[in-house]
Amino acid sequence: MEIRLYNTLTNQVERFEPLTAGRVKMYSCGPTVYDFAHVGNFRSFLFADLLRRFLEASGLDVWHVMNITDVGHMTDDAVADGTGEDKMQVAARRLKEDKKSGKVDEGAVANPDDPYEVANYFMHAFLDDGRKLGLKVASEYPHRVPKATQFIPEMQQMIATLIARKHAYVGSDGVVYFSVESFPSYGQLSGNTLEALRVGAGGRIDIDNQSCKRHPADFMLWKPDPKHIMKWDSPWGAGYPGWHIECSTMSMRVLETDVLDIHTGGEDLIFPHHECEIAQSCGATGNELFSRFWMHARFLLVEGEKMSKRKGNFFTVRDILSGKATGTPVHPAVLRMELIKSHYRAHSNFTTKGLTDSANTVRRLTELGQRLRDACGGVPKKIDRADHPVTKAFMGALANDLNVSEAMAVVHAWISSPGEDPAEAYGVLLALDQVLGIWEIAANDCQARDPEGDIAASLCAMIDEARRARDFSAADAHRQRLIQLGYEVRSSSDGTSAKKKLA
RNA sequence: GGCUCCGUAGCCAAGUGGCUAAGGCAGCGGAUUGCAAAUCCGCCAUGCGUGGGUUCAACUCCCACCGGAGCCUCCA
Repeated sequence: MEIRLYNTLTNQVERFEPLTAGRVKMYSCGPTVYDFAHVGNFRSFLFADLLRRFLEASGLDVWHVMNITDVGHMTDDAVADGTGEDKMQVAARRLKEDKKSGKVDEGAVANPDDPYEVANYFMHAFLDDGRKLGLKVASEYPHRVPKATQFIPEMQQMIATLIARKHAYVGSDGVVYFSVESFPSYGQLSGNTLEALRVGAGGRIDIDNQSCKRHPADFMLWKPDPKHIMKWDSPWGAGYPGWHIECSTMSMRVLETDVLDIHTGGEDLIFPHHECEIAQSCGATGNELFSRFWMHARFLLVEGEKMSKRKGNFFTVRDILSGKATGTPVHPAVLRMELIKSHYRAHSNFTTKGLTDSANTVRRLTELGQRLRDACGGVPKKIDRADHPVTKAFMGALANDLNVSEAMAVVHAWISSPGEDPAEAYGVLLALDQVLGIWEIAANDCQARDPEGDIAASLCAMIDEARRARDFSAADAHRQRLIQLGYEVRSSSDGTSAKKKLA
């Protein structure tokens, strides 16, 4: 099966073949751990996860690495080269507030002024969220989830190489800068030219900050700053690394290669972050390419509006799952479904309506799964993905630049008529779910997580009793009560059962 | 100002230079049910932002316009 993926580098869909046959080396820009991850973050992370799972289902051995940015970068790092406020200090302040308001447990971070503790706290929060949502790489911490603070010497080594190769210089302010003019193809990824970058930006470049640099687009590799909250010794003075260098360093180290197959991230990272990564990496290795494919997920909108930290209209994963955002607790499988079900290169609009739609799909899929599993005694038939008509159509759709809509159309059709043989159908479900990751996280805990299960069970018994006595108004009243409690109620010849709604 | 992208039924959302424009949700009709829910069957865009153009043929290509979004600035 030919896999075709859109490559930001060339602006077109291209045939994908890994550099080494059978093995894919893939790097995804991960979170900066100074706050809880929000649904927009996870749209991008789960896009990478879907891609990874699809490649695995295609028979490839995928090395998927996602970094944790735990260096205390500055809030204005990218444009102004290290002005603004330290992100870890911002986090510390917020943590203290959150502790007071009870949003964060009192004992969670003993000392909010210790940036390592803060980063560690939010990193584990991220990994927890990730595991709940079926983000496979989150279960591969630490070997596939490197932390920037653990690669400082390697970053310094790369900076020294860049200086030696004349790609970097120490500015008059003592800061080590990458010289974009030393790298003629700077701008290729984002469609920029050096001239446009110099002239453009609508006069938004801060003049004061530019005098020490050779070109306005030159970016920081190392900033000496003895007052910085997280700092390390270096040949250029005690300070901290630039924002971009960690990804160049860690991707090559952890993936054990200097040419990656795929590099993913959110669309906002195309410029400057990924542009800078390419320049640094190729500058240091001398290679033409840093990553062969660059893939970017478009932003998630919330009820039609862009979410941003500035606007404050963003929801963390925790807000959604706990029901704080929508008023109803949301099962992680539902949130996963909602975040993966639309094409990664289109804006996805996160809405409560979408969430209930997704809940429907998850319910149908898991109920079918439970039925099939019971019917075949939990022993699936082995399915040849390339051969079985359902999985073949599903994989074929995804092979076309991850056409998830078409793939889901296959899934919906199959749910309605899964075939005669439950063992085969269960095999199909497991094969599909290797990519979807829904059954995997919803199969067993839909009931277990219900704290009011006892009340629901007794109300169900009361309904059955009333129905037997043909007291239908009493039965209806009990049913209404269950619905108000957030249950879906069903009566059949086997009696009445109630399930907590998934969203 | 520069650079991208999008506009398909009430909503979400695929798709193709030419058979009857996927799928989901909602809605409607039916089976089922005490009534529901769930399930199953059936129906649901003569049209794909607007106006031109290319073509035997366009929703699909080109141009213009209108509307929307993103990046260039913390951000996935």
